[in-house]
Amino acid sequence: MFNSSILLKEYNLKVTPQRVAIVDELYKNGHMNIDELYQNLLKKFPSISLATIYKNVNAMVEKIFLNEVKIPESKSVYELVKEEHSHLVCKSCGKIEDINIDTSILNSSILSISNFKVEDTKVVFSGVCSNCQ
Amino acid sequence: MFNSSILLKEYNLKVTPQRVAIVDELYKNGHMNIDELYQNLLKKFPSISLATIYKNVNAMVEKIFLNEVKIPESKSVYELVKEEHSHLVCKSCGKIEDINIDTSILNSSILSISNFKVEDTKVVFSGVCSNCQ
DNA sequence: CTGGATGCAAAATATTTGCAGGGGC
DNA sequence: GCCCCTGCAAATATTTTGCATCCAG
Repeated sequence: MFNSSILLKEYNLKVTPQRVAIVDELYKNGHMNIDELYQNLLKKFPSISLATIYKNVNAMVEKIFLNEVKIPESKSVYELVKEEHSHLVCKSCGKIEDINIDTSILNSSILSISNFKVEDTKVVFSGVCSNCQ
Repeated sequence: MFNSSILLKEYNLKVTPQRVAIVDELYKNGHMNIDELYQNLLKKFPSISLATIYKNVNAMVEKIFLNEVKIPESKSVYELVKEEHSHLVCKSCGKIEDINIDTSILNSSILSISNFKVEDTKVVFSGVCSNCQ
């Protein structure tokens, strides 16, 4: 079972209702941008401030507990950190899906060209999802 | 030989000294963010406006003649459009390099999982460049 | 000559910060 | 009770827009 309070504690963040709601929203929706988070939290906390969203999201990103995903031609979205994975972005409906593929096969191609030491690999595929086809 | 005026004409953009300079800077430096472009152009055009940079970069991106590259934990950079390629970002010195690797080998992995139709693939590797190692 | 480009200023957006009060632990 | 968190307001940063003038074609 997913428990956002425990998660927050593990990362040394005080458990507040606003933080729990942020984590729960992200758990439920997978990926959200700042404004989607704000709009959704407004329903539960009519007086929540955008500054609170920013402060918390930034704090969680710093604790490496949220991950920012930069989307081509669109706003960044945030997700809970899980195993490394890639993203599929549908150009038609905008939906973002996670996909687990092995990107390390690319590393050998890099080594054959450059002496660069790869630490992280971010892959975003844009195209058309099955629903929209 | 590289000729920025011809390039601009091909994309139906009037050839102005500011535009030529933007294209020349990007050709020379490979990747630049908005502020680097502005600072460099100020040397040639002390009264150039940031608005001019934005208007032109946006126009060139729309004509698909510049490409915006979103860099993890950093600002977007722009580059002249060339064959599809990936990017290496050095976490130490910040340098960004192009690298030509075949990313289509990933597509078969996607097909085996999802029915998503891939149209574009953006890959950014972060790590340590050979100089910084 | 004409329409689009430039530079400036202002507006619109996006993000961060300071601070007083409130609440988690 | 202490200190961090919240919400508000203000400050900053980023990007866009309107407009008068200028210049490429």
